[in-house]
Amino acid sequence: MTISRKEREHKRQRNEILKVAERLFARKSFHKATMQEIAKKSEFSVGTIYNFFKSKDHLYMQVVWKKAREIDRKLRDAIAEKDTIIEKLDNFLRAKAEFFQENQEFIRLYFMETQGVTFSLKQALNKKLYRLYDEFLRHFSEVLSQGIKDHLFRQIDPYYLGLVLDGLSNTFFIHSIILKKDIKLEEYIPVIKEIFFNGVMRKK
Amino acid sequence: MTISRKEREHKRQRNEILKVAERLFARKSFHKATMQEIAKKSEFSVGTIYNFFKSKDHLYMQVVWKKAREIDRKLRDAIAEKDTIIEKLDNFLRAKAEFFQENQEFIRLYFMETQGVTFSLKQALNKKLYRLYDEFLRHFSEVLSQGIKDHLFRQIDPYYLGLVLDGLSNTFFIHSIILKKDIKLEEYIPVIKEIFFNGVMRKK
Amino acid sequence: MTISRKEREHKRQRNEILKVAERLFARKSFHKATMQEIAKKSEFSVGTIYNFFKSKDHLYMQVVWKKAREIDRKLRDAIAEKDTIIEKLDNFLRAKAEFFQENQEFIRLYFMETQGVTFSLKQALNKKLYRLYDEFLRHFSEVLSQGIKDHLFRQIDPYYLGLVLDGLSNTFFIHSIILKKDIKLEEYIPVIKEIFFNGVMRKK
Amino acid sequence: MTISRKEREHKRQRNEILKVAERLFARKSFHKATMQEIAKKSEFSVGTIYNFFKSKDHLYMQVVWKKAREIDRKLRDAIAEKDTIIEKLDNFLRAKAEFFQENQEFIRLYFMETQGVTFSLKQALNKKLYRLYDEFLRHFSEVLSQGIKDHLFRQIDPYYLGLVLDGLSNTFFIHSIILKKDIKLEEYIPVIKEIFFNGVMRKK
DNA sequence: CATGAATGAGCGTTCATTCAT
DNA sequence: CATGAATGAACGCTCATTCAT
Repeated sequence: MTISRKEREHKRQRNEILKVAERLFARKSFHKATMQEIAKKSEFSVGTIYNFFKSKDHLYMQVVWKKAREIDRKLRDAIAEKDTIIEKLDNFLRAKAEFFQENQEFIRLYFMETQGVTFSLKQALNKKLYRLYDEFLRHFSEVLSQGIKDHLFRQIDPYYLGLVLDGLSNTFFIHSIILKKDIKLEEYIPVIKEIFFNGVMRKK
Repeated sequence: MTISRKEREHKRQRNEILKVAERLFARKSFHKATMQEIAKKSEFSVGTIYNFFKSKDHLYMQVVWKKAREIDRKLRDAIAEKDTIIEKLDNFLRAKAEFFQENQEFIRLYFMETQGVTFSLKQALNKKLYRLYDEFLRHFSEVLSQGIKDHLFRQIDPYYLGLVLDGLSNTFFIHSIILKKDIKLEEYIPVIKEIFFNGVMRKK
Repeated sequence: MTISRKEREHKRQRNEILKVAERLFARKSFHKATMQEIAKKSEFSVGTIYNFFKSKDHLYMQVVWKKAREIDRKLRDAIAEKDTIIEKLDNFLRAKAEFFQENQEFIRLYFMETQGVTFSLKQALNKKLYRLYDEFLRHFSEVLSQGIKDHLFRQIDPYYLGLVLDGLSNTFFIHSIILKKDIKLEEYIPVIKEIFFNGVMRKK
Repeated sequence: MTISRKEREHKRQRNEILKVAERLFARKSFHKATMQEIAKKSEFSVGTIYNFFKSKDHLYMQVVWKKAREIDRKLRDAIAEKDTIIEKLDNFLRAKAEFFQENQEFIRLYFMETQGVTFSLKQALNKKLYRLYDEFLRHFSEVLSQGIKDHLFRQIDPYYLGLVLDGLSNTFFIHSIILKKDIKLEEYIPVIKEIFFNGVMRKK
């Protein structure tokens, strides 16, 4: 129990550092954020941060990894929460838009500023991230398979279906973020859904 | 004529530097690539590089700007080359796949751990690049408008049609690059087209 | 108390750096003295020096400022120490000669190829230093005013009296330093005093 | 004759470079003025400047040396021009004030900015300059000796008389320049003369 | 364990000087 | 001789990391 309290405290501190680091990386980019500043802003000493994370690169990785698991969790929950395919997809889009909306700074960091982390570490992170993403897509495709079985969707590799819906939504949401506008859910989601479901061809 | 020879030589050298810088930035990231190394690898002195580009940042920007204009040119040409909408879109996808294929290192630099971010959108933080991309999309949407007028496509904002096709193709191509596979044109392009044109819904 | 020890240590180190910097600036000139060399000679790392002084320019300024306050203090004390005007001026000249004697390297740095430039005037480009010098002259002129009130001196702007005595002594002391001779107090001071008090005209 | 024309042309160009260099050194300090800029402003190529002066240090030396000879000439002429001692001294002060007035930028350079020239070169320059100055003082002291012989001045080493008058005038003129005021001849010269001639003591 | 002063490798950049044309 | 592009040594400075306290 004492250990458990210690552990809880340890985790709390670790998260505090990650939170500050995320904000600083996002605002100033990986290279312009210094360990000194992260230390000062998080009210720990540099040495203490090095007890939690063995290098600046590792700290960065953990920031990204934490966010990646967060969105993974959110999207899986969004899908699980609903019963019908259509509702699941709706909820997926809503949850994703919400995450992008709330994490604009991070998204910008993640998509734009990964320059500067040691290459091999980045690859390791990528592999891990890629595996997480791939697993999500596999999970997603199982859900979508059901749509095929139900004769809702046409015979298309369900992995691709997931990739497409994810890619389409990224396209619109990131477009928003770059324009520094709020994500207009009510405008984008119907377009995404319409195109995803019906394509662009005119039905004869 | 003498001036012209000088100018040509100047341009050749500038391109040589850009080529080396692109490779090093892509392989080692912006911050880990040093001016000294770029100088050594391009067989110029540091001072000479500073005669061509006034800072490391400017060199980086020029690397990106050159690539951006290159793909912009390629895609516009691909669209112009053909007569019918369908052929234009086919050609657009082919040209884009080709560019991604030939510039995997460069693409990886920008999309590293990102799935499906529009190439030029990523650059858009830089206004100049964003303008280029936006202009391309506007040009693209004019072409696509024709498809709407011709009753080929349904009534959808043609700017969105462009965004969607661009985003969809990015999704697949980058997915390939991250998997370090060759882009399987014959596999991806039909899927992209099918989904783009017909959506995923089963026709009743 | 602990803080006090820390602070004392801090001050000691700061002074050590200033001492080394002064010597190197004087011997090699500002631009030829490098931070690396100052670091090596003072047995600190470059980084540590930058913890004490935020740039090479600031370090230089502090070197000069320290010396300026030192001579200001010495001269004021020399004046305060004695009671009569004549003794005050005597003591002023003695203290100044002493300072120039002990700081030949430093003085040479500033007066190198200049004859007779008022020490503090030279610094005056820097407003802070000029203010210090001006305040000293004002203080000096108050003392000298007394000599006028006492009918010891003629009616001459006492600020000018101070300027003149300072300038005259600089002229002789720097002349010595440039000749790399010791300042011959016993030879110069009587001349300075005689000329200052009586001028050069023969009394009729 | 052809050689002579060539030589004249050569001298003219050399002076042109010296003029530009003087201005730039004075305005930007020795280290901030670049050979490139001196070349551009003087409308010669860098290479050509190196044909005239073998290094930046040498160019600087020549700038100073030229000015030194100029004031030496002016002061000697000012003294020679008049017949009586008093008029000679008057004229000396007037000429010197004029030179300081017209060369404020240079004076500032010379008295403040000699930091940065290679030490040994500076010493060589100093020796040469010192010799010039010493010779001037010897010449001056011969003139002043006459004043002693004529029972105008008291028995004071005439070399010191020269040193004092020069030092006194420097003190006032440089004080003006640092205050960035015009030299107030009508105010300063009477003070200098009065103090020089009569000292500060009240005659009983 | 926590601290944060100290470290110093390594960066971007400048500019006096050279030398092929 | 004149030119000015090319050179590269050397600088000031930063900041991730270490380690004595």
